[in-house]
Amino acid sequence: MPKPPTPAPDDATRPLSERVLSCVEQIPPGKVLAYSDVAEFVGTKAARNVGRIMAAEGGSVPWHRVVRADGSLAPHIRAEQLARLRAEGVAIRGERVDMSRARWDGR
DNA sequence: GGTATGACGTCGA
DNA sequence: CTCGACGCCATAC
Repeated sequence: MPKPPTPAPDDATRPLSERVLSCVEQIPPGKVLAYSDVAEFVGTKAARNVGRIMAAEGGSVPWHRVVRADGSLAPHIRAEQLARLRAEGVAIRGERVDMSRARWDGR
């Protein structure tokens, strides 16, 4: 996945948290993004930090549409998240999301 | 200024 | 394919 030198980091002055939340809000139903994807979309490389932000303020956005790069889910939320994703018709394989099909390209 | 932390990622066993 | 160790990097203290 290419990374434009000047992607769409909105305002680099704005806290990463706001950019991350905005990005997650835009994920269409039935699709998902990896933490690392969100990170790039907002112009950072800290996938871990994305998760941290979600833990803090993710309650107001479709957090269930953000999964790990390999399609697995974070332990604490995996049950609820899995249920919601299924309900939206996201491609699931076993206990993981089928990234090759459900991954949002940012269209 | 440095240290600890985590809804992550990747590679090797 | 699964599991563990190590690396990353923005935040909070």
